[in-house]
Formats: sequence, C-alpha cells, structure tokens
Amino acid sequence: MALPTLSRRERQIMDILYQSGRASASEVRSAMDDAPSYSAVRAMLRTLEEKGHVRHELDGLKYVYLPSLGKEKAKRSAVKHLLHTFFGDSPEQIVAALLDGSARKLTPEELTRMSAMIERARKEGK
Amino acid sequence: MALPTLSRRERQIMDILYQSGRASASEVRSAMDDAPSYSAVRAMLRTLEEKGHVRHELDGLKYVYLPSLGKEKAKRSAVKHLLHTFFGDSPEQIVAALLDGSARKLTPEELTRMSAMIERARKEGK
DNA sequence: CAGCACCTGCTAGAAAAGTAGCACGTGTGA
DNA sequence: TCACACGTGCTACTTTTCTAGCAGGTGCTG
Repeated sequence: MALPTLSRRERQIMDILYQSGRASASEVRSAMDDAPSYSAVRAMLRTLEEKGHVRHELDGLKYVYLPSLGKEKAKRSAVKHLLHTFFGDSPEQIVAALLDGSARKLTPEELTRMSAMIERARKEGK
Repeated sequence: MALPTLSRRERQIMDILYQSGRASASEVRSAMDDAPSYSAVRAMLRTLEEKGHVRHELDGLKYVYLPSLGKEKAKRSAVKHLLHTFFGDSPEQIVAALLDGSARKLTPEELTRMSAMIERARKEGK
C-alpha cells in the first residue's frame, strides 16, 4: 500500500473526512474535540493533499476537502485491518462482537435484515 | 478516553501486540515489514509502557510485552470506531461489507454459524 | 468606503517521534 | 576461559509533526 504513513493528527482528520464525506477546514476543525488552531488544521490538510490522501474542490470561494481514495476502498481496507488485528481474520467473530452489545443495542429489524443478507449470500455462494 | 494519542509507529506496534497477544521486542520487530532498528523498537516499547498502553513481564531473562488494556475492551473500542467512521453507526452495513467479499470469501459453514448467532440474538432480544 | 468576517498562502519555531549507537550484563559452547 | 549471541538501559541526534502567526484577498453591510 502506498498510504500507510499517517500521523496521529492526520489520521484523525482522515477519519472525519471519511465520516462526513467532504468538509471544509473549519468543519473539520469543529469535528475534532481536541482541536488545535484553525491554521494548524489547514496546514495538515495541505500536507495530506501533498501526500495524496486528500484532494480539494472549490465550493464558491472556499475549499472543500475530500478523501482521494474512494470510501469503498477505504472501508474494505479498514475492515480487513480490523479483522486481522483483533479477530484473527475470522469474520464471524466480528459479527459476534457486533451482536454482544459492545457497540449498541440492535433492533429486531436490523437483526432481521442481517439474517436476510446472510441467507442471500449463502444461496449465491453455493 | 485516556489513550488516543498513539503515533504511527506506536499504533503499528500496538496492532502487532493485540494480534499476537504478547511478544518480545525482537518478535515485534520481525512482525513489522518496514522495521526500523532493534533499538528503535525497544525505545518505542518503553515509551508505550510509560504511557501506559503496554506492560511487560519477565520471561526467563527477556522481556515480553503485552497490551495493558484487555483485548476485549480494545476490540470493542476498535469496532465502535470503525462503525462510526465508515458505517454511520450502522452495524448491518459492516455485515454487508463482510459479506461482499471485500475481505475474503466466507465458507457456507461460517455463514451458517453467523445466521445462528443472529437468530439467537433475536430470540433473546425480544 | 471603512470595518468586519472569512477565506487563502506562507513562514518559522517548539515539541514529539523515530532512529542509531554505546556500554554493560548474562548465559553457552568451543 | 573467552568469544559470541542476545538481552537491557541509556543518551544523543535527525526528521516529522504540530502549531501559531502574519500578510493578503473577497464580499458584505452600515
């Protein structure tokens, strides 16, 4: 991979960007709960752009930043990493973790939909 | 949270430690594919210990390091973070990602077990 | 048009991360 | 017993991160 070298702050910013899809410097800043100065945020955004993690578009007069790697790819890679680091590459263990209330309570509807997805996967797979 | 401040290398080391459970400095080092010097690894392990992320035990003559936060807790927090960053806090979307082959192909057995888990959760929940 | 609110580009400095290297200690086997 | 492999503690140095601040542009409003 070409992009594993993020510093703490950079990672923090990337997370915000992935979460919101696109954001201006000041939006990024307000999404951080231990935010540094506005200048600092801008500087890091610029650095990230140099490194190729981020690109910006002109929205009226201001810059709006977005991850240059598609969200889908980033997702996959994040899931993969999580899988490998904490779950011994066993997907079912993630599901177990999801279910056991660690994150939040799931509604019956959600459970039903999950079931359906898995059923579908099973049918297709065989 | 008290421990969000990991640098790039530190995070890398923590991941290895979580993945393997416990490891000596040289083991950590060989698990890194862009490993720095042995000294460097040791220094970072020491830093991590100072910060409280890691502790060490004496195994014969050498040190063996292990994460000080239980794996379970770390897992939960990692899942939660992933959920929030990439999946809009929607657990079913993670399942979807798991299913769509992004990580690896699931076996029918795994799918069956997942189904069973979800069924069980549904029964308990209601 | 003066003042204000916001934005950008740039520079510079402090703080932290990342790294290598030495000095020393302890078993092991030729 | 003396080299050797391997471990530790510590220090010092380089590079990157992280940060603030200034100068300047644009539009709005009284």
